Amino acid sequence: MSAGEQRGRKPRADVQRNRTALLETAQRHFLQHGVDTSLEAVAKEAGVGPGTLYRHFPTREALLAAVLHTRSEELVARQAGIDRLADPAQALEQWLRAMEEYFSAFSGLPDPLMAAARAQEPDNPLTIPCHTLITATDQYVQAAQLTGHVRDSVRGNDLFLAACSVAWIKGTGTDEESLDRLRTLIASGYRRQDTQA
Amino acid sequence: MSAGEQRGRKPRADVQRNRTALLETAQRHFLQHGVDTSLEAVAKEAGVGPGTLYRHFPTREALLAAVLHTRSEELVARQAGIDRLADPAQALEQWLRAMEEYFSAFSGLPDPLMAAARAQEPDNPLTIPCHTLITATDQYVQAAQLTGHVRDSVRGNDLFLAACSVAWIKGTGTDEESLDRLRTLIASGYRRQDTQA
DNA sequence: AATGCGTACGGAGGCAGCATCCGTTTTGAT
DNA sequence: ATCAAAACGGATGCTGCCTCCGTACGCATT
Repeated sequence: MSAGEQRGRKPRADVQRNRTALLETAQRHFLQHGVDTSLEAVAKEAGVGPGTLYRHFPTREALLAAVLHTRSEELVARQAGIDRLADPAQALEQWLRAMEEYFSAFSGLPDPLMAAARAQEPDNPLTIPCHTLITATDQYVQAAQLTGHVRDSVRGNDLFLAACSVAWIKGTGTDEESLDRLRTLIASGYRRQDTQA
Repeated sequence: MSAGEQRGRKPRADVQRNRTALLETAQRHFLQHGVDTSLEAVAKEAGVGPGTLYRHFPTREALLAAVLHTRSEELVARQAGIDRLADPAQALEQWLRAMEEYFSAFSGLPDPLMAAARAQEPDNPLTIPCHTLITATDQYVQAAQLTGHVRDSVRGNDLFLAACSVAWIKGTGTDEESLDRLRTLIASGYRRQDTQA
């Protein structure tokens, strides 16, 4: 429509078809078996050969990033709701929760995510989303610091790491109660003198 | 000496020899390549066949637990020094640091460790050490609570998880500065109203 | 020294997953 | 209907896991 971008030839139909089939199947497998699931199995169930899978997504990270793209949109949607909150402290809290759920979408996801977060070269397709999230977190932190609810020493990156940690622990199968206690501990860490214990 | 335990035959010499050779080689490989290192490579470098390795250590966890046994002794040694500290808060802090270093001895170690910690059946050889550590942590926590330095809501298990998290993050290659900021965040979380920010 | 027995060895082999390469098929354009 | 580009997909080679079993070793006995 806006930017007519069809130079030369019209793209083949099977390309898009295979791509979406792969993405759907991959998401199912990631959900059921974690990020280390067999890519061969994904290809087979999607009804394509291994070669096709690797042509579309050269690495496991590329496939993961593509699948995660869908989830990112949900996160952005939640972000809109969070931004409407009046209390910045509450906004930060909900944002951390949203990130945590995003991180623990698939078991084993935090590992490649952290690998991408520390990477310098942008060859890892997960790197950009990570930096976006850190920046976003920092915004919420700064807003909450202005109202005095959060210690000044806290940075967005710190809470990004914390959320990632909790997601990782969640992925190891820890019970929900221990998890919630850990969240509380972290909250006590970034909130300004909250004597709730 | 004390309990003369040599029923029937004297144990063969090569058994002990191979065992120690395997342990030494395994520790080197774990250090260099993390817990997911190739066991075949370990066996080859130790000068034994794969069969011998698996007879001595039926699973990767068993080998890991055996290698970790050496490190456990270092931890116990540090514990003696920590117990001599007058300030329980300081003791707790140092204990957490010691645990964290123990957990991050090999890259990737926190994962099997957490898997063992949540396991019910004691068929996992890492399970017992884990429960020991949680109990020990709880002791330090309670001592520090008596002097009022630590929030009453905190449990040993919470800080065990926290230490494990930090160790995991360390293993992902995060820089030392971010790591230290995270430690501070957690410390602010368990300490009683420490307004250091 | 020589023999015998039980234990431990170790490598061959079957399996699964990764990643690639290339002959073949599909698809859109003419 | 024909063509050429583009995409397909499976055969292939590789690495690592783990097991099984014929063989060799080491300790005890004579």
